[in-house]
Amino acid sequence: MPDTTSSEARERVLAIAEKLFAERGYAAVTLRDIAEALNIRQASLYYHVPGGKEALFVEVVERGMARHRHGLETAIAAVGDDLAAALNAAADWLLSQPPMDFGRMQQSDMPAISPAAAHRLESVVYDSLLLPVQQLFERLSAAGHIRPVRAGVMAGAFLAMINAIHSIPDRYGAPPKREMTRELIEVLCLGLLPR
Amino acid sequence: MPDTTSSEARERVLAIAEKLFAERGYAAVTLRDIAEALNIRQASLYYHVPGGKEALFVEVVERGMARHRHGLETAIAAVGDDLAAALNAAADWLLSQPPMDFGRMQQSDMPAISPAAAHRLESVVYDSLLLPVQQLFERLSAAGHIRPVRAGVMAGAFLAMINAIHSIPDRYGAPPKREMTRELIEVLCLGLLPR
DNA sequence: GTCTATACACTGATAGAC
DNA sequence: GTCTATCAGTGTATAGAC
Repeated sequence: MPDTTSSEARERVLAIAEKLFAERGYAAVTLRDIAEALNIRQASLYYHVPGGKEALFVEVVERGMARHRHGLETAIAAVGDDLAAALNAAADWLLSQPPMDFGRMQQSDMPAISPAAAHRLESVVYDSLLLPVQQLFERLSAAGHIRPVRAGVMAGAFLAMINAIHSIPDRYGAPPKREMTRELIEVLCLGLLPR
Repeated sequence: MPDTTSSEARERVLAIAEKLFAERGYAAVTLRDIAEALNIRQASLYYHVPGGKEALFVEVVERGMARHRHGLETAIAAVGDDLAAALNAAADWLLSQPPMDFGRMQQSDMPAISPAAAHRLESVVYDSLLLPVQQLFERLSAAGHIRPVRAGVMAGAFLAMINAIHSIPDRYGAPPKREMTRELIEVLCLGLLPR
């Protein structure tokens, strides 16, 4: 089998790398961190990912974004023209995945990788995360179900809010994150009612 | 004068360091980056900041947070019990400052510094950024001007939204950020009206 | 597939000249 | 106040044994 074959061990590498990169960002995660989490040596990573750290980062972000795009689109499409239901479905999907902080990615991670890779990832992130939510707002706005608003701004704000909640460290006694998102989405939907 | 005297040159160091740390985060900024922006050599930084990189980071975050606390509290106190006015004043203040991404700080920067420093900064960030906004929601909620909501959640969501807008790269033709915040705040306030 | 060993660049930090 | 010089530690990456 060629290098890029998806073996069992390779999947573990990608999964751990995605988790660590998502949590701490590109610069703050070293290949030794990833290897340590896998209980192997740093050099061994190059068997699975010959391209090195940057290629690994690009691959896991692209994988994660493809997953998010599919997850968000199906979650939103599963419900009808009900904004609250769609946003809650989207939030539930996002909470089920490793937190992808696209704000930090644009501010911190992209400048740390090669411009070519950054440019590719930027559009992938936009298409996968922002677009599905933005199109939801556009659709409901055009149908008159919500007031006319800048759909891109609303989508970005929604994703930032959900990500903020997702990033809260789980503390004993803290309210469940799904309850927090429900409450926020309720406020948003009431604020977007026509008239 | 002792080492900690605030000389002219020292202020420049702190200002540049705050800007770079705020933009890219602790791990992604090197002392050589800061020195280069000041047109001096990396070793020269140690004259102004004998404590090194971590001490520099702690100091600029504490300075920035003290500024934010004062700025947010006065901005909010300047207007009365009008939620929209208070949030717009808070947003205008935040937009006038270098973006302080407290989500990234907690996720990425804090794990990269010593636990002792991280612990100190955590409470400073909470007291300076979240608390002033949270207390605004609590006050208006208790007065019956808005529906009862989790004030901490609303405050975190508000700050995350504003930060997301603040972090958008300035592109030609893009709508002004203040207009975006106005629109978002309007949605929030309508969604929080009693009944 | 994973290891050891190692090359090489970068980073934070110190010492001392000017 | 800033410089040069230098060091130890760390990070990515490669070569080759097993």
